[in-house]
Amino acid sequence: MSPQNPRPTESELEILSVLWELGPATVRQVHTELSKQRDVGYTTVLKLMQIMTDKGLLKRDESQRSHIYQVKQKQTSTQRQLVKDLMIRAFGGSTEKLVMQALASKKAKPEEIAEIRRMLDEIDGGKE
Amino acid sequence: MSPQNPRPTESELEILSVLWELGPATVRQVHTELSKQRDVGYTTVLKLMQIMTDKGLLKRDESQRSHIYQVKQKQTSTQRQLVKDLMIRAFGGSTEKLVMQALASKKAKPEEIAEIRRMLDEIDGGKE
DNA sequence: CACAAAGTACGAAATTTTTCGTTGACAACC
DNA sequence: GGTTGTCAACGAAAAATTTCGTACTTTGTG
Repeated sequence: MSPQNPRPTESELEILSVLWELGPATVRQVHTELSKQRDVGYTTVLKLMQIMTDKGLLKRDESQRSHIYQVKQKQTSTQRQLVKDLMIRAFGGSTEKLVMQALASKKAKPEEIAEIRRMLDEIDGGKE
Repeated sequence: MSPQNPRPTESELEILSVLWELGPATVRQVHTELSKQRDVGYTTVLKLMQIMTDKGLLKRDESQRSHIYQVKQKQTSTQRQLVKDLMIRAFGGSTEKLVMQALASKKAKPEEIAEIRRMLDEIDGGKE
């Protein structure tokens, strides 16, 4: 019921990721998926998802016996918030510096690079 | 004494940021700087910096009465690690998606955009 | 030599986050 | 209708992180 969009914790983000991948899902499904990545108990996931619902990160459809959960915020909105946050906390708010390190930290594929160029063009009209 | 480069916690990153700004500094200096941002006790900062030293995030020169602390890893290396981490945890490892949201979350200045273009050229030789 | 000022060390409380055991409800199956 | 399986709820333990009080040391000053 919280009105804010609090930054998800580490574990919460893990669950958000799974839900981004699966779409609306039951605790069972999320647990199954998460179990592929690491050892975690079913009730642990359940509890987390309940907490996230209280915090307003997820919403829950209780009409079925097994409740269906889905993320409340748009994926991009959460991602944007996280990036912005890191930008401020670790890069003094500089977009450039963050992008530089992003590009340096993992080789991007040519298509990705092209796509990024396209986006830059969109931002400043590609004019020099 | 840990050989790894563990991801800094929230508070630790706060202190790293200050040290990146100040360069090698005493606890007093860091505390003074941090106090401008939020309310925090002197011994809290001291303890944190001691812990960070144990973890290998900082190194300490004890030759003076007030010890001088400095970051042990290069700033860019830590930043790169943090970005990579976020990329994996929130963007499924996609550089492109992360960069997209970075660019979308804060308007970059034209010079910055130009600089990013330059970096892209460097990566793929600018050829298409 | 007191005494005050400024520092470090360190234990432990407080807080936040993560984990899971247990209980009770409901359903499916024989 | 008893037994078994699945689920939500919930409290509380466990772990990780943050905070700070207190004690002790060193340094400077009268």
